[in-house]
Amino acid sequence: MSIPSKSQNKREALVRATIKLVNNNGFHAAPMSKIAKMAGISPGTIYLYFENKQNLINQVYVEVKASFSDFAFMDYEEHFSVEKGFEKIWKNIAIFKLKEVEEAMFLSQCDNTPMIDEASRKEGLKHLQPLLDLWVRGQNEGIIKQVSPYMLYAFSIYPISFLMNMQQRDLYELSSTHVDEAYNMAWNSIKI
Amino acid sequence: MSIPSKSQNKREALVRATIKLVNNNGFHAAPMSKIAKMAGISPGTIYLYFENKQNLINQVYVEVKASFSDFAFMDYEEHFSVEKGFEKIWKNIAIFKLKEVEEAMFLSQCDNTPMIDEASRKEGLKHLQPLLDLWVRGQNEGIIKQVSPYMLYAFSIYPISFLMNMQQRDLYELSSTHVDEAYNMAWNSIKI
DNA sequence: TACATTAAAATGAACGTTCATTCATTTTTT
DNA sequence: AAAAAATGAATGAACGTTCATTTTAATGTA
Repeated sequence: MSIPSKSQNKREALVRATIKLVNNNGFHAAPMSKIAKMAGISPGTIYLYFENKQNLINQVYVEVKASFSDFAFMDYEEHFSVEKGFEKIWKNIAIFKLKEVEEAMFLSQCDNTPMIDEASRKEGLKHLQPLLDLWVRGQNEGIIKQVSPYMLYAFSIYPISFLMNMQQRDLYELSSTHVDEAYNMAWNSIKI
Repeated sequence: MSIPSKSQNKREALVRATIKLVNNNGFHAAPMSKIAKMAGISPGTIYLYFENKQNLINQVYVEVKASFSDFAFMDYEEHFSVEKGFEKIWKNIAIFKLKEVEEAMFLSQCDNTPMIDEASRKEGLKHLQPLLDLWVRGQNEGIIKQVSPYMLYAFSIYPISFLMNMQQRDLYELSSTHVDEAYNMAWNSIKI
């Protein structure tokens, strides 16, 4: 187990502060001075770790997306059956979106805003490949509908984001029963 | 047919300019001066129509949401069967999101950002009532799954937003065949 | 060990710019 | 000639970013 360097701590504090401030106030109301204050460092220090504000946001986006993907494929193995594999990934994503609310909300905001470079977006998308592979396998086995992966994603994964948003606005309470309900709807919408 | 007053024209021009600029650059890069220039009026004039920037954004949001809802229920009548009624509403929404891209993108950005007041959000949600009523009717008739309307929305309507986003980023081309495919998946996910 | 020297990291006041908003004045409409 | 609508330069606050200076860590010396 390695002791993180002070620099790592500062960078991490910056990333956390950025996520929190952008979540609460939006990009336009997350000034560098506030980010620095929340991270417990001086404004000037930000520029030792990031080129500028745009670069800070992009990097935070890519890192959060990576941590999301890591979570999504936790305990998933490619030799799983298509159905079991999908269930594992889907539920991982659901847990992430409902438990790691800060990170998930940040992603949802970034994914719907022009504030992220197209390059960083592409970068963030790469890690989802295993899910696409699983779907192709399912299609070859005649288990998964013969439609574009965008369609499969739209109807099975993307809905989780909506439920998270509603839960976050206290409009809807997602019990574990509801999560199972939602999983069944997701699987039902992509299986043949 | 009434001739719109000049004031109406100016207000409309402001609304259009706000939508376009927020879409292209995000809220943080849509300064009042640019909005005014794009609308062809002077910066000071904005304040004859809107209290301040926050108020401008909120009002534009509520108006676009209203225009979205009007579109959604176009040619829909409450005496339709549940299935026909849902198809009409769903396809209206799909047409809106794929054709009125500017407005749809603006909504998608607003719905995922803290830049909109909770009050304006509530206001914007009100107009969707007929769809909720239709779902309740469908549930009473044993046609629609006995789950929360949030769940039904998440799995049948919300996916359209994702497809619009992908289409907008030139990652996915939604032909009319794909729209029918998507409709079938939507109906399939909420029907019993 | 204790001190000296150098290098690296961090600071925060200062800078130039941009922004939302105002209001004395001008233009347009009644 | 009065009222209403529109203007746009001016204002002050806030922002992102810089850099001369200070603080902290690392290395060398005896």
